[in-house]
Order: sequence, then C-alpha cells, then structure tokens
Amino acid sequence: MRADAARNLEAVLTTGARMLAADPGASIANIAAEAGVDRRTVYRRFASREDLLAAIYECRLAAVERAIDDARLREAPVAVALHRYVENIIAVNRAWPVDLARMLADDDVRARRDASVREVDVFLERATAEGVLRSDLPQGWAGALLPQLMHLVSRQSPETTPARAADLVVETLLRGLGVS
Amino acid sequence: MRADAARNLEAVLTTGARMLAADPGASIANIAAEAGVDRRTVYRRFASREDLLAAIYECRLAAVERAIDDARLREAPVAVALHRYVENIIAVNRAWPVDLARMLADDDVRARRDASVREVDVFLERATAEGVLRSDLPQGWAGALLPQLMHLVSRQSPETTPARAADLVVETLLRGLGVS
DNA sequence: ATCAAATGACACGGTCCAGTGGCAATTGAT
DNA sequence: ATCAATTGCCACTGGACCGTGTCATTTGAT
Repeated sequence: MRADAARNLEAVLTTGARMLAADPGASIANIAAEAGVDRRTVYRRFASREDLLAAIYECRLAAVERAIDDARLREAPVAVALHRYVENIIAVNRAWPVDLARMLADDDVRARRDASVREVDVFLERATAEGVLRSDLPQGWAGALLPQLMHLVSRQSPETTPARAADLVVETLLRGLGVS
Repeated sequence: MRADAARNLEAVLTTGARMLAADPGASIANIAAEAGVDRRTVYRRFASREDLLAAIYECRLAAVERAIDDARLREAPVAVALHRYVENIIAVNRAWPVDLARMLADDDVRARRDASVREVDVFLERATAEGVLRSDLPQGWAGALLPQLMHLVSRQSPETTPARAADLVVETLLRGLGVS
C-alpha cells in the first residue's frame, strides 16, 4: 500500500468513527466528504457499508484489548489495575468513540467483545474478593456502571487528561459523590 | 375523538417511543406495523415524521416535568426529594425511553428541557450546600452522572420496581460501590 | 522521467423511505 | 339501524443512499 493510500484509509476510519458516534445513520457520502475523500475511494477499500463499520469496530475492539492487556487486570494490585484500565479505556473512547452495541450481529466481533467483558468481570470479582468493591451489590451492577462512567467522562470533559479523568471515575465508582 | 382513534394514537406514541429508543432511524412503516396500525393512519394524525417525533418527545417532556413537580425539589428535604425524583424519572424512562438529545433542534422542546435541567441543577446545588454532596466536584459532574445512573438502571434491571431501583441509584450516587 | 497504483468525477440502477391521493370497508356513537 | 368518522389498502412521486462501472487524471515509488 502506498503512503497516500494509507493516509486516506486512516482518515476514513477515524472520521467514520467520529461521525458514526455522533449519528449512527451517517451516510458513506458524508463520511467520505468529511474525510476529504471521494465516495468511490471508500468503496474501493471496503466492499460495503457493513465492511467499513466492521473495520471501525475492529479498531476499537483491538484498542480495548490492548487497554486490558496493558492494565494487567489479573496480576496487578486491584487499585493499580483499575486506574490503569480506566485511564486506557478513556483514551480508547476518545480515539474510537463508536458504540459496540450496534455491532453484535457479527459473531466474531461479539465473541471478542464478550471475551473483553468477561476479563473485566473477572477483575471486578477479584476486586470484590479483595475487599475493594462491596459484595452485596446487584449482579452485574459494577460491570454495567463502570463503562458508563468512562463513557460519560470521555464526552463530558474532553479536555482533561485521561489520567485526571480516570481519577474522577475511580473516585466516583468507589466512594460516590456524597460527603464521606 | 372516537375511542378507537384514541387507542391507536396511544399505541403509535408508545410503540414509536420504544422503537425509536432501540433505533433512532426506525421508519414510520416499521413503527406503524409494530403498533398494529396502517402507515397511512400515522400520517393522518401527524403531518410528518418530525411531528410524530415531536409528539413523542412532548410526552416524555411532560412526564419529566410532572416527575420534577411531584418530587418538590425546592422544598422537600434533600434526601426525600432526591429519592422521589430518581424513582419518578426511572418510571418515566421506562414509559418513554427516548433520548431527548436528538430533539434539541426544536426551540420549544429545548427551552422546556433546559428548564427541567436547571431545576435539577438548582436542587443539586442545594444538596451541596446542605452537605449531602461533596463541594469539590468538577462542574456539572453530578448533573451529568445522575441521569446516566437512572438511565442505566432503567435498562439494566427492567423488572425491579422503581422504588428499589431508586435505592440503588441513590446509594451508588452518594456512596459509590467501594467498601466504606 | 517513467510507470503503476491510486484517486476523482460522472453516471446508472436498485432499494428504501417520506409523504400524498383515492376509495372501499369497518367501526363507534346516536 | 343509521350515519359519520375512521381505517386499511393500493398506487404514485420524489428524494436519499447504496453499490458498481468507466475513464481521465494525479501521485508516489523507482
């Protein structure tokens, strides 16, 4: 692949991710125009609209897997792993803000996504066992809340650094907003 | 209006809300079919697709206003008002799960929505002043987190009663998920 | 400088959907 | 029972978008 082709490919992927996050029904024509590329060029790289979406979700999926890997959820101390995971995912949310929920049709995507979710679930169980999380929480509540918190802070304050944003998320998750 | 017409109208509104929540791009034909009504009937009640959306968002908007009113955010004790507000909004989320974010084009809708948001913001300031919420939180964090919590619990556990769901939301908001 | 790869531009057919018109059939109110 | 309101069904136009073909032009690598 030539250098300009690689540039265009990346532009289409990142611009597509941004536009699809804002409006899941964004057309190929709009994405191509926003990426400064002809509509036909997109169809030369991706066989169909679904293919483009799959490629974008693949980017997010891979980034999430790297984030989990880097956080060492199974080995590192819970407090360290939690903060690192949150910080990494916030960065991923900003780079690839697309919502995976609309892509669960693809079995491959679903399997990898489930694997990541399970990895986090296992970590949350460890956090509970080590006394970081309360043990009387409803099933799946922590696992559902954490992504929402990261997603919220990713959009709410796009200017703050991922590290500081992670501080806020972890603090909110563990201690809430009330006076101690 | 005849009785059957009223039934059809309500079916279109509630079904439309449910389907638009699942997929904001749902077509009139799909909504009508799901509501057990001919597509033409929808167009007899609503001049355009925008009109139907506006009517649905109006339903949610009115329900939110009633919820705020009922919670007596300005007068009732903070703990009481908070729980009651959360409980009411959870019920609204289930009845009208549509996301208002896509309707801010309409000035009237936006004004009413802003008024409701401000009402809650004022309440959160009171909660801070009375020592229920911490005072060192980032600007707008509580106001952004609370709706997300309510939205999350509305979808996460649709079977639990609004009162119990509100327990969980308030507990999470104020004390988080960590061991105290 | 040269050549192959990549792109942009225009065109075309197909599909889905919004919105409208008409008409026969049904249904609720009286 | 009767009548008016309401509905269901068929058809139609216009527009947006998807996906493809073609070809002249540009651009990067050598």
